[in-house]
Amino acid sequence: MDKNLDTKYDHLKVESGKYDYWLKQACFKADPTVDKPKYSVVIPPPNVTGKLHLGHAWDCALQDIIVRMKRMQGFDTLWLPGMDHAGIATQAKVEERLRADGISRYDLGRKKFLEKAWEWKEEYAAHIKEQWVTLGLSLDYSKERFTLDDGLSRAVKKVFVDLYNKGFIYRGERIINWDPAAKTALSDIEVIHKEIEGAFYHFKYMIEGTTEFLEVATTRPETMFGDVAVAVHPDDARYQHVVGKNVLIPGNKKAIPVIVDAYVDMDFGTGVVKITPAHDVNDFEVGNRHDLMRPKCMNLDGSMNELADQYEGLDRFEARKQLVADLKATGFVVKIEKHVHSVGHSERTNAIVEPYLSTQWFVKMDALAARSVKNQASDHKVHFVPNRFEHTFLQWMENIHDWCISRQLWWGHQIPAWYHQESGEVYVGMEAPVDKENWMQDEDVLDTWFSSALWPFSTLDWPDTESDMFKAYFPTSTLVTGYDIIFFWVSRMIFQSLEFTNQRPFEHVLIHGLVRAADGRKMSKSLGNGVDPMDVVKKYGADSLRYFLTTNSSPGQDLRYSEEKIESTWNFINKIWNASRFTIMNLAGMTAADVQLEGRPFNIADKFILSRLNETIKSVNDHAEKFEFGEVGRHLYHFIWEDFCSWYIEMAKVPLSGDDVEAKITTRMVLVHTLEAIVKLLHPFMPFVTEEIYGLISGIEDAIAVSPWPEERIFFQDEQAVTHFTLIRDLIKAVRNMRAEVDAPMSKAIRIYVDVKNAHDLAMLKENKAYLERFCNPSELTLEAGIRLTEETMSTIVTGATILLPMEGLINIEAEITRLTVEAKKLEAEVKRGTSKLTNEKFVSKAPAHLVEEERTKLADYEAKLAAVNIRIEALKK
RNA sequence: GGAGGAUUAGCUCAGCUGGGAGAGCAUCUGCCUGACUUGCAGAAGGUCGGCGGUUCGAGCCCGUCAUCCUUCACCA
Repeated sequence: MDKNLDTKYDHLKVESGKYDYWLKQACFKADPTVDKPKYSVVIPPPNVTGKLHLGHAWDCALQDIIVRMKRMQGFDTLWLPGMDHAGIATQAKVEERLRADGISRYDLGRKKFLEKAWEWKEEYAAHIKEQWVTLGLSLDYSKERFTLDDGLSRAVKKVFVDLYNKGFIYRGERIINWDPAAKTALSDIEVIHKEIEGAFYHFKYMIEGTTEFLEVATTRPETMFGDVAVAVHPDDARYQHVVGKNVLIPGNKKAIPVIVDAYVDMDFGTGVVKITPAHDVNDFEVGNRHDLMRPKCMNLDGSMNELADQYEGLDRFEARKQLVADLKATGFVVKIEKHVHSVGHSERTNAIVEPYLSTQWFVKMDALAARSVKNQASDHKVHFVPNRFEHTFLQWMENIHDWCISRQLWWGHQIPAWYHQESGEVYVGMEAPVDKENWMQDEDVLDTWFSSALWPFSTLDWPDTESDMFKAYFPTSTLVTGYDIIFFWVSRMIFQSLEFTNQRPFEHVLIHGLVRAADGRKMSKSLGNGVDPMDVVKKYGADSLRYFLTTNSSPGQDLRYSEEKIESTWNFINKIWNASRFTIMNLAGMTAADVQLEGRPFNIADKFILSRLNETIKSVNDHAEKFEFGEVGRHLYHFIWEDFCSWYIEMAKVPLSGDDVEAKITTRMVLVHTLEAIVKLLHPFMPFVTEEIYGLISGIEDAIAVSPWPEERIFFQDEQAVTHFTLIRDLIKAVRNMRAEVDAPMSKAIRIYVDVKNAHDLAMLKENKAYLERFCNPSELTLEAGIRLTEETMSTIVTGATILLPMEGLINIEAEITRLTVEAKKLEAEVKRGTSKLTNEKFVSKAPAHLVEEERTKLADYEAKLAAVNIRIEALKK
């Protein structure tokens, strides 16, 4: 294999072919029967309606990080792929496509239409799978499921039948949210409330047989054709005299009674409310209390029906317009006020939702919700990350309404209920009743979320709880999803799982935010500000995109898309690429498999990088365990760019270009060992480039995707190692700084004297003189104790040493004095701060001892630095 | 009205259980130093939204106010 890397990282080249390689090696295959600890994640099944957006990419990248890490850490890891049939959404798309050919679903009929829908599903599922591949997701395709496949359909039926038999599912006539565009019922959370400027129409409802009237205000005048009463508060003195009389609906002059009900708010509007039980939730309840009729005045498509007389057939909003105009003309309008109120819109079709009386199937929620709430107080609670979303969940569960689950669609799970043609008797069961002739199955399908609520166990062979899959992987370990579907999905999985498996569906649920556009607005089709993840991948690679998505926000917060940050991630990868290039160029054929670090004669840089590597592995593990991937990324970034590239690699050049063969071998080993650990630690974030590099350095055939995770390991005993390295590093930095001040480039050799007070440090420095010579490039380097400051020297103090550079007229004395005076002031402030802290009896007695000690060291250091600066000022003044 | 979040460098954001504020980008000054100019070495830039409190010590904990955002409920 050609081991010379290009000077530049080419993401297109690096990412091509890797995925096939992983599949061929079966890297992502989970095996329920293997004897390893289990880790399982089910993908939130994307809708088969379109392409994945950046939000999906984020969600999936997080999961892939978790799953790849666990896999490397020795777990038998399952990441189960699948998709959601997405009832309304998909049906709407398919209908739209048909409409383009001038066909309606009714032209085709149910069976043909479903064939078209399945065609659509196959087409879009293929798109989505391509995108999964492009993103590098380590999914086990042998376990892939679809919400409408046979197994899941059986699970759905069983859940429906069982809930029905337990009395948790009922059918009834209620006010539901009706979407007149999709012509189906919706659940409460599928309705989006938007503030809209409408009007408050005040009408005269004439008191029958008199010239008096009651003033009744409404925002939906067209519903007056469904009025059955007018209500006032029982204690409202203004209206006692009309209670029991009739008033006339202004639109059709029908007489309806004036009733009393405490629901009416005396202080709102006129204190008189028209009661329209078929078109309003509250009115429905009032109607029940007073045993009123419930006439509907609208058709399913939102047009007016025969009750609306001359307005029949008009759309509800057109009817409203004409009705108001007519009543205005005939003097029945008192006034029309502007009124901002929130109006429900269908999540899918954006049509204004009509509260509408309809017979539907419901899940009775109180007991199921109570169980979920109770479970959160147990040892088997679902751990929300971040924790605050648990409150969101609990609050919703505590205030929940019954869930309307029937939808007047064709694409979905048909409700397993049959009605007897003659008796009207209802049968609910897994199979149709035997004498099929006389029974008709319910035409409706179930809410999509009814099936996705079962996803964590229905995909694992439930109800077969003895299957290997179910036993090995349920409950799942972690679910990753956005906060926008906690109600739709997370909470429903929790209560269904508790009810049907007696277990939580997942131990952790990691909640992330939304991807926003660069300007902070939501990405949306209507704004046209969406970013296609595939475009980003083309330009910067999946690795860059993934790292950006997963390390640039904290849990639960939104993420603003930033091309600059993706670019800087690309630069980071290019940096890693080049560090690898350097390493490989200097290995002389060595691979990670040849490394034997025990007992090697490490130099100070080796000890430094190995110590830092251990620290880095530890913090990566700690933060990853808490799903703090932003922190993981930051630790890795700093370790790689600063510690490894800027310091270790630079210092490694000393032994690599020297004559000591053993030292060279040690450096090569540490280089390749550290690089190997780096690519492993990064692999979950950027699987492609790390696989490429690993292939070049590992010396073994296996993929990095299934290689073991780096371990924390100490190869030497030297507690002073990092301190000593730091001293050398600080000396180098200080020399560079002083050179910068006198405008002396690195190439220009100057004399440097280093005065070290501590004999042990002096010996150490002498031992490592080669580094100082290489990085400081002095014409003369003297390491001694007790060098004198003179007027010709410029000095600085780092902790443990004083550096003197003879300047010989290189500096502007006036400017230098000014600069030093500023520095002296800063140091004085530090000394003052430290002194006051240490003379504070309470600090000394109450603060932890090590902090007090640190404070003392710092103070001594500042005092020494201040003294040196003052000496320099005096010297320069002469 | 309820609940939650945000307010930190010019911009976008980190900051884990309270112990001298960080990154990326942008800006300025130097550099082709033997992997990387998509780079190297530096610099500048912050009353951590305001005011109180707790503490030896507060960006972090408590209270309060302000501004912005999200969400639920109500809206005849």
